[in-house]
Amino acid sequence: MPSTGRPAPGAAPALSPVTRPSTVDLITAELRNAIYSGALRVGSPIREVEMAGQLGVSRGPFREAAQRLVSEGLVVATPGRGLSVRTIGKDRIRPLYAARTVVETSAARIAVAEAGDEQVASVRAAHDALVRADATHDALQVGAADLNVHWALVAASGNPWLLRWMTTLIVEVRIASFTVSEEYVVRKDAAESHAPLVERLEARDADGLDAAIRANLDDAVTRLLTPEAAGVETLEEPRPLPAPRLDPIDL
Amino acid sequence: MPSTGRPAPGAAPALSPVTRPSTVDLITAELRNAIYSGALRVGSPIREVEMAGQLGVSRGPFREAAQRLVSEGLVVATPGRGLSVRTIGKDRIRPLYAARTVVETSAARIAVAEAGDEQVASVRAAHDALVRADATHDALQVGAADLNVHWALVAASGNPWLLRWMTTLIVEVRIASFTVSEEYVVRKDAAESHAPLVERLEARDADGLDAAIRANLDDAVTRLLTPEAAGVETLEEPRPLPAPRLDPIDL
DNA sequence: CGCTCTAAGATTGTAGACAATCAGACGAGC
DNA sequence: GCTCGTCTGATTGTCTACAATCTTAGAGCG
Repeated sequence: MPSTGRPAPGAAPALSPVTRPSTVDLITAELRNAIYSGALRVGSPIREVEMAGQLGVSRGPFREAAQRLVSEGLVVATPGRGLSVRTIGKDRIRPLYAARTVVETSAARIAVAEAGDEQVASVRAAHDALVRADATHDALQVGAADLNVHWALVAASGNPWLLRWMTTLIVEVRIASFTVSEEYVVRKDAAESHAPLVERLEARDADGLDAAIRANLDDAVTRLLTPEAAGVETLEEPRPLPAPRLDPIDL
Repeated sequence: MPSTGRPAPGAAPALSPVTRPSTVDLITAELRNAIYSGALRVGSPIREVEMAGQLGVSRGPFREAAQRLVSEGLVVATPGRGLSVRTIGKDRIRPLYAARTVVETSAARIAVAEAGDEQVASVRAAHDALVRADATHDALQVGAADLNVHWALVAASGNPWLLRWMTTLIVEVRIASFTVSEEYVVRKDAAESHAPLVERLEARDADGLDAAIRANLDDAVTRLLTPEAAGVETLEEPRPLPAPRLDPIDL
């Protein structure tokens, strides 16, 4: 996963205004990561008194951060009953992946047409990381590196809107997999099955890349909806245990 | 514009949980509408003490609502300096419309394949409203009805993600037009130029609809970036004056 | 006149308090 | 044994106060 604190690429030639992240920024990132990693369980209530205490912040900025995630669709706010981590059940998998396919294939076409060598190289680097993660046989690490390849591909489009949507989609995909299964499942041959994505980008083959992305995402849908029919070897791991507590934020 | 309080379509056959909108929901909608309508000027600071007072709410929920809009990209939060309405300058028009094209053309293809008669009829109804708005020769009304046709088309896809993105994109498109121009400009023949969208949806002509959307959005980009080269008759209106104050929310 | 510094007022960010609401447990009645 | 009502504790939602920071205006100096 692109860490949520990913720095802006490149160094500005001139001095830039210094903006340090606000407390709300930090809490938002912490909560988003906790949801992504499974430390905050899908569907679980977010007890703001307890959790703000754990993070070492007061309830005000905690609530503000939570509202950001409500807008992102990662957290659900029910008046009078508080906050909970969203769930994305089986009935929403196809629309989720349809939307994801829209973003990724469109970004890929833009990237093929417009991405510079540096951006293409960052997709290759993300795939190299996936190769290394494959060697660990750790499903969560593989899954994260896998998603990072997809993210880097969308980032290579240079379109801020597509990248913003993809950043949220990646967490939503995690939420979906944690919702529909007690196990976290990835392909055993993740690096190999993702190689066409990088190769076709490098070859500037838009149609080939489009088809490779669709095949990859169709396969993911099948694995999520009908695991027994997926027909590939997989790595499985029990869904991560929720963290007993979140750590205080270093303000 | 689809009003921000648009009810969920259809009636659930079973009893649904009753959820009344929270204060934060209401403030969010109010601010979003104020930005959309120009009552809150692009780039202007959002003075939370003053504005919460105007809306008749306290600063806490006001700040929470603002954070939702920060996540939507409509409001910018700068630590220590507070909130401001976003601007989208000329350099962002092409990426914005590229993203909008992605959403609309993809949603259109899904709608052609999957939309029921009722959804297609709602796009026709939105176009009928555009015909009526055309007769007013009021640029803002025409523009709103125009955007509503596009929104209805994406809604016809039935994909919640695409619709969520489109709902924000519509406000962002407004922000962009208010940023780059002192005037609000729409085509004089808006209804006529949008007719192909409805007709091709009704005819289930995916390629034709895709091409019509692209032509329509390309034209909008040209009108935004190089108004003198647009080559069509337009309606212009001075950008709406910011409202001196927002009205209290009826809680 | 222009620039710098300081002070005052405005605003933001957060903490804590209080009222309203929700959830769960227990007891009474059928 | 089951259902309903009541009570208590937990939690949410909002408000207010205070500290920190920012902005602006005015005064002084070169």
